[in-house]
Amino acid sequence: MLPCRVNFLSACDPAPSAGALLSTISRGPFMATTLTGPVRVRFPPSPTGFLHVGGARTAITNDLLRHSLGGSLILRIEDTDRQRSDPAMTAQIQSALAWLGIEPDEGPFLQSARVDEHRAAAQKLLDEGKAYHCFRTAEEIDEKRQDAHKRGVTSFYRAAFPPPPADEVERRVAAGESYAVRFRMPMGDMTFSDLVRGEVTFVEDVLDDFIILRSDGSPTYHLSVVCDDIYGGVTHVIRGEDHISNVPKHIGLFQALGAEVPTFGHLPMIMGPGRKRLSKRTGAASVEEFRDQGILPQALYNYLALLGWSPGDDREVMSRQEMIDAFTVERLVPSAAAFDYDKLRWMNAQYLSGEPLAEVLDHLAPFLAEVGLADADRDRLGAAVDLHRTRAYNLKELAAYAVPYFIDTLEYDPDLCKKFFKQPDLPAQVDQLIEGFRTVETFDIEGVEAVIRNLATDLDVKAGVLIHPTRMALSASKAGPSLFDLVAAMGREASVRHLGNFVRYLRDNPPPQEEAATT
RNA sequence: GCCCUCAUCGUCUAGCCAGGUUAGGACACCAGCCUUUCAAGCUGGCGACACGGGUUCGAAUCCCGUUGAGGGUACCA
Repeated sequence: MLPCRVNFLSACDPAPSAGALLSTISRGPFMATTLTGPVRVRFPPSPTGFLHVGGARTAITNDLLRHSLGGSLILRIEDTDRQRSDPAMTAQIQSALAWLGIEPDEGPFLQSARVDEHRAAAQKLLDEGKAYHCFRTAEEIDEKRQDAHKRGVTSFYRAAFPPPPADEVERRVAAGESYAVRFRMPMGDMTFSDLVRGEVTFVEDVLDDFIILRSDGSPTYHLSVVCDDIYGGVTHVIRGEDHISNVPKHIGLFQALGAEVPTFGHLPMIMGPGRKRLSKRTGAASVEEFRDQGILPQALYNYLALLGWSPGDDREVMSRQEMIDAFTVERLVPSAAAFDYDKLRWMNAQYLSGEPLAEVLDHLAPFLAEVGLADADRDRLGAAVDLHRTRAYNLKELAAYAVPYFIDTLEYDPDLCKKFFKQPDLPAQVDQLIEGFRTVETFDIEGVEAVIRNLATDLDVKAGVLIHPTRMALSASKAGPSLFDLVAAMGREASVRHLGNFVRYLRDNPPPQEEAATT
Protein backbone atom coordinates (compact mmCIF):
# COMPACT_ATOMS: atom_id res chain seq x y z
CA MET A 1 0.00 0.00 0.00
CA LEU A 2 2.67 2.44 0.98
CA PRO A 3 4.39 2.82 -2.38
CA CYS A 4 1.23 3.81 -4.17
CA ARG A 5 0.27 6.54 -1.77
CA VAL A 6 0.34 9.86 -3.42
CA ASN A 7 0.66 13.11 -1.65
CA PHE A 8 -1.41 15.51 -3.61
CA LEU A 9 0.66 18.52 -2.75
CA SER A 10 3.94 17.09 -3.83
CA ALA A 11 2.76 14.93 -6.66
CA CYS A 12 0.31 17.08 -8.45
CA ASP A 13 1.38 20.62 -8.26
CA PRO A 14 4.61 20.61 -10.18
CA ALA A 15 5.16 24.18 -11.24
CA PRO A 16 3.69 27.37 -9.87
CA SER A 17 2.17 28.40 -13.14
CA ALA A 18 -0.37 30.96 -12.20
CA GLY A 19 2.09 33.42 -10.79
CA ALA A 20 0.34 35.87 -8.57
CA LEU A 21 -2.60 33.59 -8.12
CA LEU A 22 -0.48 30.97 -6.47
CA SER A 23 -0.60 31.00 -2.76
CA THR A 24 1.65 29.48 -0.20
CA ILE A 25 -0.58 27.87 2.27
CA SER A 26 0.51 25.98 5.24
CA ARG A 27 -1.71 26.57 8.10
CA GLY A 28 -1.61 24.32 11.01
CA PRO A 29 -3.90 26.44 12.97
CA PHE A 30 -1.21 29.04 13.40
CA MET A 31 1.15 28.85 10.54
CA ALA A 32 1.46 31.86 8.37
CA THR A 33 -0.25 32.03 5.05
CA THR A 34 0.30 34.47 2.33
CA LEU A 35 -2.49 34.95 -0.07
CA THR A 36 -2.16 37.30 -2.93
CA GLY A 37 -4.73 38.46 -5.36
CA PRO A 38 -6.39 38.96 -7.58
CA VAL A 39 -8.74 36.15 -6.69
CA ARG A 40 -11.77 34.75 -8.36
CA VAL A 41 -14.24 33.48 -5.83
CA ARG A 42 -17.79 32.30 -6.12
CA PHE A 43 -20.94 32.00 -4.13
CA PRO A 44 -23.15 29.17 -5.38
CA PRO A 45 -26.46 28.93 -3.51
CA SER A 46 -29.14 26.42 -4.39
CA PRO A 47 -32.40 28.18 -5.16
CA THR A 48 -34.31 25.96 -2.79
CA GLY A 49 -35.13 28.46 -0.07
CA PHE A 50 -34.33 31.79 1.44
CA LEU A 51 -30.75 32.83 2.02
CA HIS A 52 -29.79 31.19 5.28
CA VAL A 53 -27.44 32.96 7.68
CA GLY A 54 -24.88 30.23 7.08
CA GLY A 55 -24.99 30.98 3.39
CA ALA A 56 -24.89 34.68 4.09
CA ARG A 57 -21.79 34.25 6.19
CA THR A 58 -20.15 32.29 3.37
CA ALA A 59 -21.08 35.04 0.94
CA ILE A 60 -19.71 37.68 3.30
CA THR A 61 -16.42 35.87 3.73
CA ASN A 62 -16.06 35.58 -0.03
CA ASP A 63 -17.00 39.23 -0.37
CA LEU A 64 -14.39 40.26 2.17
CA LEU A 65 -11.72 38.10 0.56
CA ARG A 66 -12.33 39.44 -2.92
CA HIS A 67 -12.35 43.01 -1.74
CA SER A 68 -9.29 42.65 0.43
CA LEU A 69 -7.20 41.01 -2.29
CA GLY A 70 -8.90 42.36 -5.35
CA GLY A 71 -10.65 40.16 -7.86
CA SER A 72 -14.16 39.11 -8.55
CA LEU A 73 -17.09 37.33 -7.04
CA ILE A 74 -19.19 35.08 -9.21
CA LEU A 75 -22.78 34.34 -8.33
CA ARG A 76 -23.81 30.95 -9.56
CA ILE A 77 -27.20 29.40 -8.98
CA GLU A 78 -26.94 25.67 -8.42
CA ASP A 79 -30.24 24.64 -9.86
CA THR A 80 -29.35 21.19 -11.09
CA ASP A 81 -31.79 19.65 -8.67
CA ARG A 82 -34.82 20.64 -10.72
CA GLN A 83 -37.17 19.03 -8.26
CA ARG A 84 -36.29 21.36 -5.43
CA SER A 85 -35.25 24.43 -7.37
CA ASP A 86 -37.56 27.37 -7.64
CA PRO A 87 -36.77 30.30 -9.96
CA ALA A 88 -38.50 32.65 -7.54
CA MET A 89 -35.86 31.76 -4.98
CA THR A 90 -33.13 32.91 -7.30
CA ALA A 91 -34.58 36.40 -7.29
CA GLN A 92 -35.10 36.14 -3.57
CA ILE A 93 -31.47 35.24 -2.95
CA GLN A 94 -30.25 37.96 -5.23
CA SER A 95 -32.27 40.55 -3.42
CA ALA A 96 -31.06 39.30 -0.06
CA LEU A 97 -27.46 39.62 -1.23
CA ALA A 98 -28.12 43.06 -2.63
CA TRP A 99 -29.72 44.08 0.63
CA LEU A 100 -26.62 42.95 2.47
CA GLY A 101 -24.57 45.05 0.11
CA ILE A 102 -22.89 42.14 -1.60
CA GLU A 103 -22.66 42.78 -5.29
CA PRO A 104 -21.39 39.95 -7.46
CA ASP A 105 -19.11 41.00 -10.29
CA GLU A 106 -20.42 38.25 -12.51
CA GLY A 107 -23.64 36.33 -12.70
CA PRO A 108 -26.03 35.08 -11.74
CA PHE A 109 -25.21 32.11 -13.90
CA LEU A 110 -27.55 29.18 -13.89
CA GLN A 111 -25.76 25.92 -13.50
CA SER A 112 -28.49 24.24 -15.51
CA ALA A 113 -27.47 26.31 -18.53
CA ARG A 114 -24.28 24.34 -18.87
CA VAL A 115 -25.41 20.75 -18.51
CA ASP A 116 -24.28 20.00 -22.04
CA GLU A 117 -20.75 21.04 -21.15
CA HIS A 118 -20.94 18.97 -18.00
CA ARG A 119 -22.03 15.96 -20.01
CA ALA A 120 -19.23 16.56 -22.48
CA ALA A 121 -16.78 16.58 -19.60
CA ALA A 122 -18.13 13.24 -18.45
CA GLN A 123 -17.75 11.88 -21.94
CA LYS A 124 -14.19 13.13 -22.10
CA LEU A 125 -13.42 11.38 -18.83
CA LEU A 126 -15.03 8.26 -20.19
CA ASP A 127 -12.95 8.43 -23.37
CA GLU A 128 -9.77 8.87 -21.39
CA GLY A 129 -10.56 5.98 -19.11
CA LYS A 130 -10.86 8.25 -16.10
CA ALA A 131 -14.47 7.31 -15.68
CA TYR A 132 -16.40 4.19 -16.53
CA HIS A 133 -19.85 2.85 -17.18
CA CYS A 134 -21.75 1.63 -14.20
CA PHE A 135 -24.57 -0.76 -14.95
CA ARG A 136 -25.27 -1.66 -11.35
CA THR A 137 -28.67 -0.73 -10.09
CA ALA A 138 -29.12 1.38 -7.03
CA GLU A 139 -30.75 -1.58 -5.31
CA GLU A 140 -27.83 -3.82 -6.03
CA ILE A 141 -25.36 -1.35 -4.61
CA ASP A 142 -27.53 -0.57 -1.68
CA GLU A 143 -27.81 -4.23 -0.82
CA LYS A 144 -24.07 -4.51 -0.72
CA ARG A 145 -23.92 -1.45 1.47
CA GLN A 146 -26.53 -2.72 3.90
CA ASP A 147 -24.77 -5.99 4.12
CA ALA A 148 -21.45 -4.37 4.85
CA HIS A 149 -23.06 -2.11 7.38
CA LYS A 150 -24.45 -5.12 9.21
CA ARG A 151 -20.97 -6.50 9.48
CA GLY A 152 -19.78 -3.17 10.84
CA VAL A 153 -17.66 -2.27 7.85
CA THR A 154 -18.03 0.24 5.08
CA SER A 155 -18.68 -0.94 1.58
CA PHE A 156 -16.76 0.68 -1.19
CA TYR A 157 -17.96 0.54 -4.70
CA ARG A 158 -14.59 0.26 -6.29
CA ALA A 159 -13.72 -2.70 -4.09
CA ALA A 160 -17.02 -4.46 -4.61
CA PHE A 161 -17.64 -3.93 -8.30
CA PRO A 162 -14.79 -3.91 -10.78
CA PRO A 163 -15.44 -1.79 -13.88
CA PRO A 164 -16.91 -3.81 -16.74
CA PRO A 165 -14.56 -4.72 -19.57
CA ALA A 166 -14.76 -2.73 -22.79
CA ASP A 167 -16.51 -5.37 -24.87
CA GLU A 168 -19.18 -5.82 -22.24
CA VAL A 169 -19.76 -2.09 -22.12
CA GLU A 170 -20.10 -1.94 -25.84
CA ARG A 171 -22.57 -4.79 -25.90
CA ARG A 172 -24.75 -3.51 -23.07
CA VAL A 173 -24.80 0.05 -24.32
CA ALA A 174 -25.73 -1.19 -27.78
CA ALA A 175 -28.50 -3.21 -26.18
CA GLY A 176 -29.88 -0.01 -24.78
CA GLU A 177 -29.17 -0.77 -21.15
CA SER A 178 -29.15 2.30 -18.97
CA TYR A 179 -26.03 3.17 -17.08
CA ALA A 180 -24.52 5.80 -14.89
CA VAL A 181 -21.05 7.18 -15.32
CA ARG A 182 -18.73 6.70 -12.42
CA PHE A 183 -15.52 8.62 -11.84
CA ARG A 184 -12.45 6.51 -11.28
CA MET A 185 -11.02 7.98 -8.12
CA PRO A 186 -7.23 8.01 -8.25
CA MET A 187 -5.53 5.69 -5.80
CA GLY A 188 -3.52 7.13 -2.96
CA ASP A 189 -4.16 9.35 0.00
CA MET A 190 -5.48 12.80 -0.68
CA THR A 191 -3.97 15.65 1.25
CA PHE A 192 -4.80 19.27 0.77
CA SER A 193 -4.24 22.53 2.58
CA ASP A 194 -7.37 24.12 3.82
CA LEU A 195 -7.23 27.85 4.39
CA VAL A 196 -8.91 27.60 7.75
CA ARG A 197 -7.98 24.12 8.91
CA GLY A 198 -4.52 23.56 7.58
CA GLU A 199 -3.51 20.23 6.18
CA VAL A 200 -6.32 17.70 5.89
CA THR A 201 -5.80 14.14 4.74
CA PHE A 202 -8.27 11.58 3.51
CA VAL A 203 -6.67 8.19 3.37
CA GLU A 204 -7.02 6.05 0.31
CA ASP A 205 -9.18 3.54 2.16
CA VAL A 206 -12.08 5.97 2.47
CA LEU A 207 -11.98 7.19 -1.08
CA ASP A 208 -14.30 5.66 -3.60
CA ASP A 209 -15.48 5.95 -7.18
CA PHE A 210 -18.55 8.13 -7.46
CA ILE A 211 -21.25 8.90 -9.96
CA ILE A 212 -20.79 11.94 -12.15
CA LEU A 213 -23.59 11.26 -14.62
CA ARG A 214 -26.87 9.73 -13.51
CA SER A 215 -28.52 7.04 -15.56
CA ASP A 216 -30.91 9.68 -16.89
CA GLY A 217 -27.87 11.50 -18.26
CA SER A 218 -27.98 14.37 -15.82
CA PRO A 219 -24.72 15.48 -14.22
CA THR A 220 -24.38 15.26 -10.47
CA TYR A 221 -23.40 18.09 -8.21
CA HIS A 222 -19.73 17.16 -8.02
CA LEU A 223 -19.24 17.19 -11.76
CA SER A 224 -21.22 20.39 -12.27
CA VAL A 225 -19.44 22.28 -9.53
CA VAL A 226 -16.00 21.35 -10.72
CA CYS A 227 -16.81 22.05 -14.37
CA ASP A 228 -18.24 25.44 -13.51
CA ASP A 229 -15.40 26.33 -11.19
CA ILE A 230 -12.99 25.52 -13.97
CA TYR A 231 -15.09 27.44 -16.46
CA GLY A 232 -15.25 30.42 -14.13
CA GLY A 233 -11.54 30.34 -13.43
CA VAL A 234 -12.21 30.10 -9.74
CA THR A 235 -9.05 30.38 -7.71
CA HIS A 236 -10.39 30.07 -4.17
CA VAL A 237 -13.29 27.96 -3.06
CA ILE A 238 -14.56 29.27 0.26
CA ARG A 239 -17.59 27.36 1.44
CA GLY A 240 -19.22 25.66 4.39
CA GLU A 241 -17.62 22.85 6.30
CA ASP A 242 -20.34 20.51 5.15
CA HIS A 243 -18.41 20.31 1.90
CA ILE A 244 -15.06 19.37 3.30
CA SER A 245 -15.47 15.68 2.67
CA ASN A 246 -16.22 16.44 -0.96
CA VAL A 247 -12.79 17.89 -1.48
CA PRO A 248 -11.09 14.63 -2.51
CA LYS A 249 -13.80 14.06 -5.10
CA HIS A 250 -13.40 17.57 -6.43
CA ILE A 251 -9.63 17.49 -6.48
CA GLY A 252 -9.81 14.21 -8.35
CA LEU A 253 -12.09 15.80 -10.91
CA PHE A 254 -10.06 18.99 -11.28
CA GLN A 255 -6.96 16.97 -11.98
CA ALA A 256 -8.66 14.51 -14.29
CA LEU A 257 -10.05 17.42 -16.26
CA GLY A 258 -6.58 18.87 -16.52
CA ALA A 259 -7.35 21.96 -14.52
CA GLU A 260 -5.44 23.67 -11.80
CA VAL A 261 -6.88 22.84 -8.41
CA PRO A 262 -8.17 25.90 -6.59
CA THR A 263 -7.37 26.69 -2.98
CA PHE A 264 -10.02 25.51 -0.56
CA GLY A 265 -11.23 27.02 2.66
CA HIS A 266 -14.00 25.53 4.74
CA LEU A 267 -15.88 27.71 7.16
CA PRO A 268 -17.38 26.08 10.23
CA MET A 269 -21.12 25.73 10.51
CA ILE A 270 -23.15 28.27 12.41
CA MET A 271 -24.99 26.73 15.33
CA GLY A 272 -28.14 27.93 16.98
CA PRO A 273 -28.45 28.82 20.65
CA GLY A 274 -27.69 25.80 22.78
CA ARG A 275 -25.59 24.37 19.96
CA LYS A 276 -28.68 23.14 18.24
CA ARG A 277 -29.05 23.34 14.51
CA LEU A 278 -30.02 26.87 13.57
CA SER A 279 -33.59 26.94 12.35
CA LYS A 280 -36.79 28.91 12.45
CA ARG A 281 -37.61 27.15 15.67
CA THR A 282 -34.56 28.53 17.43
CA GLY A 283 -35.15 32.01 16.06
CA ALA A 284 -34.73 33.69 12.73
CA ALA A 285 -32.48 31.80 10.36
CA SER A 286 -32.74 33.59 7.05
CA VAL A 287 -31.58 36.97 5.92
CA GLU A 288 -35.08 38.08 5.01
CA GLU A 289 -36.35 37.23 8.47
CA PHE A 290 -33.79 39.52 10.00
CA ARG A 291 -34.59 42.18 7.47
CA ASP A 292 -38.28 41.92 8.33
CA GLN A 293 -37.50 42.12 12.01
CA GLY A 294 -35.89 45.47 11.45
CA ILE A 295 -32.23 44.55 11.47
CA LEU A 296 -30.03 46.92 9.48
CA PRO A 297 -28.03 45.20 6.73
CA GLN A 298 -24.82 46.79 7.97
CA ALA A 299 -25.42 45.29 11.39
CA LEU A 300 -26.15 41.82 10.07
CA TYR A 301 -23.12 41.92 7.79
CA ASN A 302 -20.90 43.09 10.61
CA TYR A 303 -22.27 40.55 13.05
CA LEU A 304 -21.99 37.67 10.61
CA ALA A 305 -18.49 38.69 9.57
CA LEU A 306 -17.47 38.53 13.21
CA LEU A 307 -19.00 35.10 13.63
CA GLY A 308 -15.92 33.10 12.82
CA TRP A 309 -13.51 35.90 12.12
CA SER A 310 -11.94 38.66 14.13
CA PRO A 311 -9.71 41.52 13.11
CA GLY A 312 -7.20 40.58 15.79
CA ASP A 313 -7.72 43.66 17.89
CA ASP A 314 -10.67 44.69 20.00
CA ARG A 315 -12.69 46.33 17.27
CA GLU A 316 -16.19 44.97 16.82
CA VAL A 317 -18.40 47.60 15.27
CA MET A 318 -16.55 48.10 12.01
CA SER A 319 -17.40 49.67 8.72
CA ARG A 320 -17.30 47.57 5.60
CA GLN A 321 -14.05 49.19 4.59
CA GLU A 322 -12.45 48.56 7.97
CA MET A 323 -13.39 44.90 7.72
CA ILE A 324 -11.98 44.66 4.22
CA ASP A 325 -8.74 46.29 5.32
CA ALA A 326 -8.41 44.00 8.32
CA PHE A 327 -9.46 40.80 6.60
CA THR A 328 -7.05 37.91 6.30
CA VAL A 329 -7.88 34.24 5.98
CA GLU A 330 -5.56 33.27 8.78
CA ARG A 331 -7.82 35.04 11.23
CA LEU A 332 -10.73 32.84 10.23
CA VAL A 333 -11.78 30.78 13.24
CA PRO A 334 -11.95 27.01 12.74
CA SER A 335 -14.48 26.26 15.46
CA ALA A 336 -18.22 26.46 14.99
CA ALA A 337 -19.94 29.47 16.53
CA ALA A 338 -23.36 29.68 18.09
CA PHE A 339 -25.57 32.45 16.80
CA ASP A 340 -26.22 34.98 19.56
CA TYR A 341 -29.38 36.98 18.95
CA ASP A 342 -28.62 39.27 21.85
CA LYS A 343 -25.35 40.34 20.38
CA LEU A 344 -26.88 40.95 16.98
CA ARG A 345 -29.54 43.02 18.71
CA TRP A 346 -26.86 45.06 20.42
CA MET A 347 -24.93 45.43 17.18
CA ASN A 348 -28.09 46.60 15.45
CA ALA A 349 -28.65 49.19 18.17
CA GLN A 350 -25.12 50.42 17.60
CA TYR A 351 -25.81 50.95 13.94
CA LEU A 352 -29.23 52.44 14.59
CA SER A 353 -27.69 55.17 16.71
CA GLY A 354 -24.45 55.47 14.80
CA GLU A 355 -25.36 55.51 11.14
CA PRO A 356 -26.18 58.78 9.39
CA LEU A 357 -29.80 59.72 10.07
CA ALA A 358 -30.71 59.69 6.39
CA GLU A 359 -29.45 56.13 6.09
CA VAL A 360 -31.59 55.00 9.01
CA LEU A 361 -34.58 56.82 7.61
CA ASP A 362 -34.21 55.05 4.28
CA HIS A 363 -34.24 51.65 5.90
CA LEU A 364 -37.07 52.70 8.16
CA ALA A 365 -39.45 53.43 5.30
CA PRO A 366 -41.10 50.00 5.01
CA PHE A 367 -41.64 49.87 8.74
CA LEU A 368 -43.20 53.30 8.77
CA ALA A 369 -45.58 52.12 6.09
CA GLU A 370 -46.57 49.24 8.34
CA VAL A 371 -47.67 51.63 11.06
CA GLY A 372 -49.43 53.93 8.64
CA LEU A 373 -46.76 56.61 8.42
CA ALA A 374 -45.87 56.04 4.78
CA ASP A 375 -45.94 59.72 3.95
CA ALA A 376 -45.01 61.36 7.19
CA ASP A 377 -43.19 64.66 6.87
CA ARG A 378 -39.51 63.79 6.54
CA ASP A 379 -38.23 66.65 8.67
CA ARG A 380 -40.46 66.02 11.63
CA LEU A 381 -39.82 62.33 11.19
CA GLY A 382 -36.11 62.91 11.21
CA ALA A 383 -36.34 64.89 14.41
CA ALA A 384 -38.43 62.19 16.06
CA VAL A 385 -36.28 59.32 14.89
CA ASP A 386 -33.14 61.08 15.98
CA LEU A 387 -34.53 61.34 19.49
CA HIS A 388 -35.43 57.69 19.72
CA ARG A 389 -32.68 55.92 17.84
CA THR A 390 -30.55 55.30 20.92
CA ARG A 391 -33.56 53.65 22.53
CA ALA A 392 -34.52 51.24 19.76
CA TYR A 393 -33.04 47.86 19.03
CA ASN A 394 -34.63 47.44 15.63
CA LEU A 395 -36.46 49.39 12.98
CA LYS A 396 -39.82 48.05 14.09
CA GLU A 397 -39.42 49.58 17.51
CA LEU A 398 -38.11 52.76 16.00
CA ALA A 399 -41.13 53.08 13.73
CA ALA A 400 -43.42 52.53 16.69
CA TYR A 401 -41.69 55.36 18.54
CA ALA A 402 -42.51 57.69 15.67
CA VAL A 403 -46.23 57.06 15.78
CA PRO A 404 -47.22 59.56 18.54
CA TYR A 405 -45.67 62.36 16.51
CA PHE A 406 -48.14 61.84 13.69
CA ILE A 407 -51.23 60.22 15.12
CA ASP A 408 -54.28 62.32 16.03
CA THR A 409 -55.13 60.75 19.34
CA LEU A 410 -53.26 58.45 21.64
CA GLU A 411 -54.62 55.63 23.76
CA TYR A 412 -53.65 56.01 27.39
CA ASP A 413 -53.10 53.05 29.64
CA PRO A 414 -54.93 53.58 32.96
CA ASP A 415 -52.31 51.55 34.77
CA LEU A 416 -49.53 53.84 33.63
CA CYS A 417 -51.62 56.89 34.55
CA LYS A 418 -52.42 55.76 38.09
CA LYS A 419 -50.33 58.37 39.80
CA PHE A 420 -51.75 61.18 37.68
CA PHE A 421 -55.30 60.33 38.77
CA LYS A 422 -54.18 60.97 42.30
CA GLN A 423 -53.22 64.55 41.51
CA PRO A 424 -56.53 66.47 41.62
CA ASP A 425 -54.86 69.71 40.57
CA LEU A 426 -53.32 68.20 37.50
CA PRO A 427 -56.03 68.92 34.90
CA ALA A 428 -56.02 72.59 35.72
CA GLN A 429 -52.24 72.71 35.71
CA VAL A 430 -52.10 71.05 32.31
CA ASP A 431 -54.62 73.57 31.06
CA GLN A 432 -52.21 76.29 32.01
CA LEU A 433 -49.39 74.46 30.35
CA ILE A 434 -51.39 74.21 27.17
CA GLU A 435 -51.93 77.92 27.30
CA GLY A 436 -48.22 78.42 27.78
CA PHE A 437 -47.39 76.24 24.79
CA ARG A 438 -49.96 78.04 22.70
CA THR A 439 -48.53 81.41 23.35
CA VAL A 440 -44.82 80.86 23.68
CA GLU A 441 -43.07 82.80 20.99
CA THR A 442 -40.53 80.29 19.74
CA PHE A 443 -41.58 76.71 20.10
CA ASP A 444 -38.17 75.15 20.45
CA ILE A 445 -36.30 73.24 23.15
CA GLU A 446 -35.38 76.37 25.13
CA GLY A 447 -38.81 77.85 24.64
CA VAL A 448 -40.78 74.89 25.96
CA GLU A 449 -38.33 74.36 28.78
CA ALA A 450 -38.87 77.93 29.87
CA VAL A 451 -42.63 77.50 29.71
CA ILE A 452 -42.54 74.39 31.85
CA ARG A 453 -40.02 75.64 34.38
CA ASN A 454 -41.70 79.01 34.76
CA LEU A 455 -45.08 77.44 35.21
CA ALA A 456 -43.66 75.06 37.80
CA THR A 457 -42.25 78.01 39.66
CA ASP A 458 -45.56 79.87 39.46
CA LEU A 459 -47.41 76.85 40.75
CA ASP A 460 -44.76 76.24 43.35
CA VAL A 461 -44.25 72.62 42.28
CA LYS A 462 -41.22 70.75 41.11
CA ALA A 463 -40.74 70.64 37.34
CA GLY A 464 -41.22 66.90 37.46
CA VAL A 465 -44.87 67.42 38.42
CA LEU A 466 -45.44 68.86 34.95
CA ILE A 467 -42.81 66.91 33.08
CA HIS A 468 -44.09 63.42 33.76
CA PRO A 469 -47.71 63.97 32.81
CA THR A 470 -46.60 65.85 29.73
CA ARG A 471 -44.50 62.91 28.65
CA MET A 472 -47.46 60.64 29.18
CA ALA A 473 -49.73 63.00 27.26
CA LEU A 474 -47.45 63.23 24.25
CA SER A 475 -46.16 59.68 24.03
CA ALA A 476 -48.53 57.54 26.10
CA SER A 477 -45.42 56.29 27.80
CA LYS A 478 -43.58 56.81 31.07
CA ALA A 479 -40.18 56.69 29.45
CA GLY A 480 -38.50 58.38 26.56
CA PRO A 481 -36.14 61.12 25.49
CA SER A 482 -35.59 64.34 27.36
CA LEU A 483 -39.03 65.88 27.69
CA PHE A 484 -38.07 69.23 26.24
CA ASP A 485 -36.58 67.56 23.20
CA LEU A 486 -39.69 65.50 22.87
CA VAL A 487 -42.04 68.49 22.99
CA ALA A 488 -39.94 70.47 20.55
CA ALA A 489 -39.78 67.59 18.09
CA MET A 490 -43.50 67.03 18.48
CA GLY A 491 -44.23 70.62 17.53
CA ARG A 492 -46.71 73.09 18.88
CA GLU A 493 -49.80 71.81 17.18
CA ALA A 494 -49.43 68.14 18.07
CA SER A 495 -48.22 68.91 21.59
CA VAL A 496 -51.20 71.09 22.35
CA ARG A 497 -53.57 68.57 20.83
CA HIS A 498 -52.22 65.62 22.79
CA LEU A 499 -52.18 67.67 25.99
CA GLY A 500 -55.80 68.64 25.38
CA ASN A 501 -56.78 65.02 24.84
CA PHE A 502 -54.93 64.03 27.95
CA VAL A 503 -56.73 66.56 30.17
CA ARG A 504 -60.01 65.34 28.78
CA TYR A 505 -58.97 61.76 29.48
CA LEU A 506 -58.05 62.69 33.04
CA ARG A 507 -61.36 64.47 33.63
CA ASP A 508 -63.49 61.78 31.99
CA ASN A 509 -61.96 58.96 33.96
CA PRO A 510 -62.50 59.15 37.69
CA PRO A 511 -59.55 58.02 39.73
CA PRO A 512 -59.53 54.31 40.31
CA GLN A 513 -61.22 53.16 43.49
CA GLU A 514 -59.15 52.92 46.64
CA GLU A 515 -56.78 50.07 47.04
CA ALA A 516 -58.71 46.90 47.66
CA ALA A 517 -59.83 46.61 51.24
CA THR A 518 -57.79 43.50 51.67
CA THR A 519 -54.84 45.57 52.73
C1' G B 1 -20.10 1.78 12.60
C1' C B 2 -16.38 4.34 9.59
C1' C B 3 -14.13 9.11 7.93
C1' C B 4 -13.17 14.40 8.56
C1' U B 5 -13.24 18.52 11.84
C1' C B 6 -13.62 21.30 16.28
C1' A B 7 -12.86 22.20 21.85
C1' U B 8 -10.67 29.40 26.34
C1' C B 9 -16.05 32.93 30.65
C1' G B 10 -23.50 31.26 29.47
C1' U B 11 -22.35 33.37 24.10
C1' C B 12 -18.75 35.64 20.27
C1' U B 13 -13.63 35.91 20.70
C1' A B 14 -7.87 37.59 21.85
C1' G B 15 -3.74 34.84 23.43
C1' C B 16 -1.46 29.20 20.79
C1' C B 17 2.47 28.67 15.28
C1' A B 18 7.96 31.14 17.96
C1' G B 19 5.80 27.66 26.28
C1' G B 20 6.83 32.25 31.43
C1' U B 21 0.24 37.23 31.04
C1' U B 22 -3.27 39.14 37.58
C1' A B 23 -5.62 34.65 30.58
C1' G B 24 -7.46 40.49 27.41
C1' G B 25 -12.00 42.48 24.86
C1' A B 26 -17.35 42.29 23.50
C1' C B 27 -22.65 40.52 24.32
C1' A B 28 -25.69 39.07 28.39
C1' C B 29 -26.17 39.67 33.72
C1' C B 30 -25.29 42.68 38.43
C1' A B 31 -23.88 47.40 40.84
C1' G B 32 -22.55 52.56 40.71
C1' C B 33 -22.17 57.33 38.13
C1' C B 34 -24.92 60.59 34.96
C1' U B 35 -30.22 62.10 34.96
C1' U B 36 -37.00 65.05 34.73
C1' U B 37 -38.14 59.31 33.09
C1' C B 38 -36.23 55.43 29.88
C1' A B 39 -32.32 54.37 27.02
C1' A B 40 -27.44 55.62 25.57
C1' G B 41 -22.70 56.67 27.68
C1' C B 42 -18.98 56.01 31.56
C1' U B 43 -16.90 53.08 35.83
C1' G B 44 -16.68 48.61 38.39
C1' G B 45 -18.24 43.44 39.31
C1' C B 46 -19.40 38.41 37.77
C1' G B 47 -17.27 34.73 34.81
C1' A B 48 -13.26 30.30 31.10
C1' C B 49 -8.27 27.41 29.35
C1' A B 50 -13.46 20.00 28.64
C1' C B 51 -10.92 15.75 31.15
C1' G B 52 -6.52 12.51 31.80
C1' G B 53 -1.62 11.58 30.88
C1' G B 54 3.08 13.07 29.16
C1' U B 55 7.46 16.69 27.52
C1' U B 56 9.49 20.90 30.39
C1' C B 57 12.37 24.51 35.71
C1' G B 58 7.62 26.17 33.70
C1' A B 59 1.84 24.14 29.48
C1' A B 60 -4.22 27.60 27.59
C1' U B 61 0.05 27.26 24.32
C1' C B 62 3.87 21.27 22.26
C1' C B 63 2.68 15.56 22.14
C1' C B 64 -0.69 11.32 23.17
C1' G B 65 -5.29 9.55 24.85
C1' U B 66 -10.43 10.20 26.59
C1' U B 67 -14.89 12.64 26.41
C1' G B 68 -18.14 15.93 24.15
C1' A B 69 -19.93 18.53 19.81
C1' G B 70 -20.51 19.32 14.46
C1' G B 71 -20.15 17.59 9.48
C1' G B 72 -19.80 13.59 5.96
C1' U B 73 -20.69 8.61 4.72
C1' A B 74 -26.37 9.13 -1.99
C1' C B 75 -27.76 8.02 -9.30
C1' C B 76 -29.14 15.35 -2.76
C1' A B 77 -26.75 19.77 -3.08
